[in-house]
Amino acid sequence: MTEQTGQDGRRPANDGPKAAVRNRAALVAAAREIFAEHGLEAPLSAIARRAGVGQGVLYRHFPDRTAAVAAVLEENVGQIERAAGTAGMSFADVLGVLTWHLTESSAFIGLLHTDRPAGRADIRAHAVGLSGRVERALRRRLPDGHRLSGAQDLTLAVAMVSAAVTGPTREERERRALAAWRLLGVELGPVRAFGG
Amino acid sequence: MTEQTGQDGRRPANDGPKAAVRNRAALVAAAREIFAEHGLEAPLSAIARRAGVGQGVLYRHFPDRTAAVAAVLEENVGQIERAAGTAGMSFADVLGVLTWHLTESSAFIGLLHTDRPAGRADIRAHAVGLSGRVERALRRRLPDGHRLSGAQDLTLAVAMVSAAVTGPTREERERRALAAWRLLGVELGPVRAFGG
Amino acid sequence: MTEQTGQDGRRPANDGPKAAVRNRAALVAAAREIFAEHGLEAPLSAIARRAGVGQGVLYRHFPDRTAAVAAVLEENVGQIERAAGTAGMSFADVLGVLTWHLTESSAFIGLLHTDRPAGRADIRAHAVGLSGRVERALRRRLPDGHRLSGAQDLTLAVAMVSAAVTGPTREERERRALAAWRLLGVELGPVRAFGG
Amino acid sequence: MTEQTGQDGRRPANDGPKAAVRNRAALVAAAREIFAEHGLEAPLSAIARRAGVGQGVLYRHFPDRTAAVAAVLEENVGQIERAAGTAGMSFADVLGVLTWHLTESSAFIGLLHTDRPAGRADIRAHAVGLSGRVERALRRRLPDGHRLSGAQDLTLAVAMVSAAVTGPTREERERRALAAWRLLGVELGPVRAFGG
DNA sequence: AATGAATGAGGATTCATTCAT
DNA sequence: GATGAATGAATCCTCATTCAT
Repeated sequence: MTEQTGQDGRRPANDGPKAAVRNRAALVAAAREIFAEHGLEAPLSAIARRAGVGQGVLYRHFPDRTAAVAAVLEENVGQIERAAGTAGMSFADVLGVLTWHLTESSAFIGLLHTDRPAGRADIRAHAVGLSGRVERALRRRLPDGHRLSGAQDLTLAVAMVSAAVTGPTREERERRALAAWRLLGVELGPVRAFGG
Repeated sequence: MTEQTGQDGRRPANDGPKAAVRNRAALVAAAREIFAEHGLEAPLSAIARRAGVGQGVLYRHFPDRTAAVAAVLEENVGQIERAAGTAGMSFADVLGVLTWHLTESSAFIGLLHTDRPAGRADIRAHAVGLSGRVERALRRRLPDGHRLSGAQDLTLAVAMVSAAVTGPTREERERRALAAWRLLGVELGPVRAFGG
Repeated sequence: MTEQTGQDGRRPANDGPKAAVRNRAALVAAAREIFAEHGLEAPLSAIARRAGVGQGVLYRHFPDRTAAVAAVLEENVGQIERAAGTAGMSFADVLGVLTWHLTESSAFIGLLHTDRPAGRADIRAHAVGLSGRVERALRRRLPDGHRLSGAQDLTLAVAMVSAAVTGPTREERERRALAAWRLLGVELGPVRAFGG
Repeated sequence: MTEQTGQDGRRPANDGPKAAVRNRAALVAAAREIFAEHGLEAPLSAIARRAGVGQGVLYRHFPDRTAAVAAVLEENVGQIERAAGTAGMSFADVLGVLTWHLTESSAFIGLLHTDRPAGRADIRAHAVGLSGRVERALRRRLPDGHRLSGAQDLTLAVAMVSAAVTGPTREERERRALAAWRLLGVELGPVRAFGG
């Protein structure tokens, strides 16, 4: 049992419940950065530190690593789904949004590397679900008879491109992503984020 | 896997240099299995245990994780180079050897995922070199004017296929590899190991 | 992954395998003391510290708390069993040995408080087994027709006495143990340890 | 358990002092359950949660763990005292009330295990006082010349019985309590709660 | 007077690496 | 040359306690 007390009685400001929303946002942003920089196995404490909060806050918002990863990916997948649901978006445009996320976050890339033997089963399970959502979003805009129309081809293609998206800078990663889609015979729309 | 642990309490005979060779082979084999099963971040102690040797032996042969990883990958790359150097091997045949390694070992897959932000810098550096050797081996057999003739296209294609090679069983992984090459417009030779 | 290195390169003496036996003994002794002083929920790190070894050594010898507790209790129960198996020991004598352990170690007292709602299930399971061994050892020397002959009476009586054995000093605890046995109508032999 | 959590998002009405009384009762009831289920070391947050109040309320009413424990035990001891003070109650009847509490709450059992080396000193101190009150209540009804008339015998006997009261169900615990009193040569009155 | 978020120390556990034998 | 025990830093996670709202 712990029974600790601050050694000097002083304690950082407690901004009350208002801070909860701010903290959650800070944690997701920090998680995105940390996962991008150090991979999905990065110490969770690093996320709390970067977000400027205590360890406990991290655990309050995300009971385990999976939850933190899920929160980050949820945002990405949500954007793609919204893009696919927006009038006037072509297949190429949606791919552009997807590609933007690929180039922006290695955590998102990891998502497509599902059922790799190593890795946490719970994260993989989550990823399978997200991967399915991405696939369905893309298929909504896929022209009939496209060369990626086959049952698994769409998911496969995304996974393949994701592997191509490496490199130290965003620019390099985007360049490779374009090259990869080209090898698959796909012409991309503008590579950009979508919505908030 | 060797059986040199004393079957009674006595410490195993010190077989001298002979044992060293045997141990190294056992360690590489064990490392290949462990890395394949649990990823490149698996505990090194697991490798020593599976090889049936003490921890110290592991460190004698491989001063750090990078060295162990390198030893495993060296064998894979070596096979591909030998295949490419063998008379009568077509581009498709060499790709078949490469693909065999992709489907057999997730560690080898990791090799192609170089310069990902996350991951150990030393391993990545090594991997870049190996990746280059794979690229050169393939290019020796690449027909002029092939659609993958572009400067980076070959390496890119291999990386892309590697991402497709997931799945719980060898069969599933091979199936996906074939599908991935097909999406790239490449017809494969037989998928098989080459030499010893 | 850890990758730590001593910050000054210096590292305490490594006495080699010889130390393993010594360390295990030190750990069991330390565990006995710590458990006696602070209860079965005491920090395991305290045990390692008192034994003068690193945390890792503790975990090498005892993979979890249960194992550490079991090692301590095993010694106590073993002594009682040996006493019961020794020619010339009366029931009262064996009870004397049992009582010695009760007065010596509150951890041993805890053993008899099995299936309390709170508490670790694994420790309780172990304790049930040990409790049975104590019961069988006592019964070997129990005269026919003794007032504790009933099926559960022996175990019950031991548990009851164990609860009486409280107090800040050994002397006080022994005094109460004697009083408790007297309330149960049992006359004790000498209270003493038995063997090593 | 109370239901004062707002059923919509709004914060619960501030009922003023009225709520304070209700909350205190809910907290004591929750504490009794939690302590019974998970022992005296259970997380305090579990008590607040079960009571349906915030953590802060818990600390307003009980500044520390000891206070919460004390509040629970106070009720138990109070009942026994009231039973002992009620006309027409025999010694056996009072023992029946005591035994009811023993079988109902492992926290109450802990009370009798005073001055065990382990455990929080402050809780033990409190328990000593409560234990004395139980002893005095019993002694009021103790017939002259009873076999438990000795100075410490009464307290000792209660402690001894408390240790016997284990088992997964109330029925089992009551069965063992009866057996324990029988070993002490005491015939019990009805086992039941007394008053509110 | 209540809520419940935040802090942060403490305890459990895992491994990379060293080194006496 | 091999063994395998020991070290100890790092990470995960839990809770007691405070306090803005």
